Amino acid sequence: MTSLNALPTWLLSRASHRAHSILTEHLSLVGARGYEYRILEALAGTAPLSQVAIGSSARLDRRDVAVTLANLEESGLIDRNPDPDDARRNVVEITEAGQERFLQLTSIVADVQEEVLAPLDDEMRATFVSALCLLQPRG
Amino acid sequence: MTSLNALPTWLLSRASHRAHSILTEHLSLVGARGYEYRILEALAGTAPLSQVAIGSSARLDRRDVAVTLANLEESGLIDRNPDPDDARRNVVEITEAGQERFLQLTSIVADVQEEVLAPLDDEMRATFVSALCLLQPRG
DNA sequence: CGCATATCAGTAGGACTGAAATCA
DNA sequence: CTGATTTCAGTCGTACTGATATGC
Repeated sequence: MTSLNALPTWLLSRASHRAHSILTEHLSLVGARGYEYRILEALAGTAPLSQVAIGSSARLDRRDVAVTLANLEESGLIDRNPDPDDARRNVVEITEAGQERFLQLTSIVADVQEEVLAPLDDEMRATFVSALCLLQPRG
Repeated sequence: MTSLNALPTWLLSRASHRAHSILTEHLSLVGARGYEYRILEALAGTAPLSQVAIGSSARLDRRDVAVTLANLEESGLIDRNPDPDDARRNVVEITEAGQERFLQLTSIVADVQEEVLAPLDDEMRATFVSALCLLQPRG
């Protein structure tokens, strides 16, 4: 037992790491990764987006968007075509297979939420999530 | 606004990243890094430790302990000598300069706690920290 | 020209794995 | 031989920086 355990930033880092481990473990069972889920989530149920718009929605760096989209395209989960109105952009669209993949991952992610928060009762979960919202970056 | 913001694991990851950014920013102002603080914290105010013991106390991988200690030794913040009772081990000890460095970093880390938790009032901080304790890995 | 978009290559820090040498 | 300790080299995820080519 060290005084590290008295540091909120340390406890926060550890709790986040535990949650991330649980999440990536479950996602890896179906060969998915976090970036992929976030991009599919950004594309599902909306009009096609440019890569910059995807990055904004999924909070991903545009370079990471480009790399991840290449993988998703190869897997047939998204379609990517030049924007006829602006040749600099790509128009990115989720495919039917991508929609199914997104539903699968959504179910997994929901289960993970439950597993991560299992140690907390309902009241504590509510307060905890409220606190997290107050601790988000950029306001 | 995406539904990512409804996921506790996502909010947790973002909050942790914000805290980590604030911490590393402040530490980097004096040329320090997280691993160094954690190792100095493990060594301050205790008897000399082996590297395995440091890793256990600071929750660091043995290999990362070895690399970080090499840097700390070069900076004169720790002393490292073979254990006369067990030639496999090193006996690691914090130096006078290391103690001063630790006090400096401790002050910085304390300020960071305040900055990170600034959006929460006292009651919410208490509940938040309690929740984090329940969400730590391995029980 | 300035600005936006997409892509390539690389870096940083934290956590981790394999393999090896040393020695109890 | 088994097991513990230290060390080297490298991987993985997330997030980020620099530089470049292209087109508005």
